[in-house]
Amino acid sequence: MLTQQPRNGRAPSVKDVAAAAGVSLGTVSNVLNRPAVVSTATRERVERAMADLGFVRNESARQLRAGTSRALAYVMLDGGNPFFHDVAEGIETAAEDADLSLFVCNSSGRSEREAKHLDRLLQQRVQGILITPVDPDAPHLADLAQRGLPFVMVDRFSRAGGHCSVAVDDVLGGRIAVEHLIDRGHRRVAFVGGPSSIGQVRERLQGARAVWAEFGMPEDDLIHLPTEALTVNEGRSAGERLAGLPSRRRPTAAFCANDLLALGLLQHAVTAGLRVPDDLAIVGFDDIDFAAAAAVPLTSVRQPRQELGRTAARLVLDEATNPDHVHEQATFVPALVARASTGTVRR
Amino acid sequence: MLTQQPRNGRAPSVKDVAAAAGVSLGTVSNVLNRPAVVSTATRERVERAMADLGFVRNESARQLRAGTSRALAYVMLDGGNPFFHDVAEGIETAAEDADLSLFVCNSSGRSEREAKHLDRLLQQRVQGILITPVDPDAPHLADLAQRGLPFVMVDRFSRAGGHCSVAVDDVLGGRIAVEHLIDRGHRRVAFVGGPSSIGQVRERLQGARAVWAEFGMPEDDLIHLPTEALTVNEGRSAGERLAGLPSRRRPTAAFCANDLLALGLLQHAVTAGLRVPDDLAIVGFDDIDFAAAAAVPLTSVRQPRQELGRTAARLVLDEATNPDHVHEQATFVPALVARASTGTVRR
DNA sequence: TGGTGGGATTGAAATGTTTCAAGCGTCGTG
DNA sequence: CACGACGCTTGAAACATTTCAATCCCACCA
Repeated sequence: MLTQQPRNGRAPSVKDVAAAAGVSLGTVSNVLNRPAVVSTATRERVERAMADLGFVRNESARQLRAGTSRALAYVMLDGGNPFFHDVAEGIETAAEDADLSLFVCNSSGRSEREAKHLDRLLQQRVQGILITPVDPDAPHLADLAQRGLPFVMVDRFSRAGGHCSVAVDDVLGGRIAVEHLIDRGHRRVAFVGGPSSIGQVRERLQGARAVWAEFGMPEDDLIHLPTEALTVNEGRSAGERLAGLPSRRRPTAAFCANDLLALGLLQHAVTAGLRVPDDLAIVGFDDIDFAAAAAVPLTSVRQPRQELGRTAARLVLDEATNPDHVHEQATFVPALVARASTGTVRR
Repeated sequence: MLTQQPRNGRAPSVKDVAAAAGVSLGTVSNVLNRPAVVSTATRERVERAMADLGFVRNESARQLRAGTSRALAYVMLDGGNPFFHDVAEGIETAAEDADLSLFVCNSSGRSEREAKHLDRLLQQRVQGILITPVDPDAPHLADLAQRGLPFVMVDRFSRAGGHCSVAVDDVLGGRIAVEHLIDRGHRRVAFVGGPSSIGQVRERLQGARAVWAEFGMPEDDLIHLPTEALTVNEGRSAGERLAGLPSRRRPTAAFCANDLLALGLLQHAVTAGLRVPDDLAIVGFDDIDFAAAAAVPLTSVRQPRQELGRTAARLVLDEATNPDHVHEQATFVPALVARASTGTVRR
């Protein structure tokens, strides 16, 4: 490691390295950035000096000179939901391939935190921003676009269209979930999810209703149980409301707007002594790892989480580097993953 | 928002603002950093110019001048485990209070990724690093210490002691878990966890064995089912091995080294038709939210996750700012949270 | 009227890196 | 021997910000 410690408070700079190696500071820079142009002897001398001094490049100075950072950022909506972690991993692999760092931020669903993060990222001069926004129409997002900073919405569609976005077809997701339940013989189904200010929730419900109608089912037999958030707790409380319904109105299956709700609902059902899927079948959405890991493995509508992230990163990089970039709304097709929670056919 | 777009490729700088407001660049800097010394009229003029131009401070230049960044970093071990996310949240609240940003990195248990992250963070000149290391004795960690960069180990104890650390008493955690099972009448118990290269696993097992011996139980009746990792999958496979034991050797309860293992084991048990807790009681460790959310809510040994994070951040900040800082090994006391998975007393 | 105090503003220096035109030697060729 | 070419190294400029000593200007006072 470092043999010499110039701990005079200040970290060693190229200048120090240059002095130690007896060369000019331009040469040190060449060793770092264009090793081919410097002679072997000099290079080795400089490299030894760097090792001895424990030299570490100062990224701010590089960045200042370069005018831009070597980083992307992802602002996620809910760090507590593993879904977003998986998306982040997809982004990170793509960022790594492009030799960029990734700053991961978490807005925790709070708009002011989101704005704060964005502000910081702007100050850092990140090359591009990926975001799953609290509110796709928030003014601070429009700001980004106006600034010309490459950014893409992840898991949300833009209505304005001044940027790229990456998401799955949520209407279709709703359709396949409910079609699966109809297939399994269910004739009274609950849709659990809310608030409807969230675009996804609306679209998944819309898909559910569409396919319900297409199969000629009575509108009233698709019951919407609204929730205040997409959390396990809310899923549990939806379970209570569901159990409170008069038995002739009580659904035999529930389609939840995401897996956290589904897990909460599952827990309530088990606690209440209901058998899943016999008394109540459950379908979730996202297919997070915990869905497969549940005591009764959850049927879920799978989103290609990592793929979503990778594509988003690809798009933001294209926008950042390609002058002919055109905005793109990448849509993925969700797929049903059938597991035990909808395992049997009702007669 | 910004009325004027100087999109000549370059973001507006203090110099541009100064020109637009008809003042010197020193004055602009004063408006930003010491608003009190500049007259109201000038200040307003400058502020308007900033708004018009859409001026955003360049953090790299600030940082270059200041010599240090305004950020902390947390390198977590496994982003897929919600435990670490909760720790990160604790850190973030503390960082926010100190008006610092937090860079969250994920080593995913891979040492080379960890090293890469650390290298980047060094280049960024972060004020301090919090880390749950893959290997507490890795040379790149010793490097950090030697560089004098404030860092603290989170959820791990250092043996070397050249730095702070924050963790719970894992031996005690193992004790209370197993004591709880003994209380509930269990006389044959499995410890599920591994690899034993992980300090935590060793210590939790050690605590388990200690209390087992103190209660005068035969050593052979505490059965170690080793796993290759602390994951749901490994928990499932441990379940299979457990089911394969001859019935007179088969434990009536399992203490898992973390909640992911416990969830996997629970899933296997339910799938295999075992009743939890009657046929098999289960205790986890960490008390992540998904433990409480399981179909059979999991009894778990709670770590104060956010508190762990907050304390770690406090310590690293102290090391960064207080010249009289002395390294501290903060220890928290784990607590048993009893839920349904150990709910009944065996006779 | 000259001087003083002080509030407001200024200009230059400094931070660490990269880039690039220019310089320096040395070697080979004519 | 002169010249050009080539390989390597150099030094200065530029990036955006902050700080601080110096300056300016005005009002007030003697």
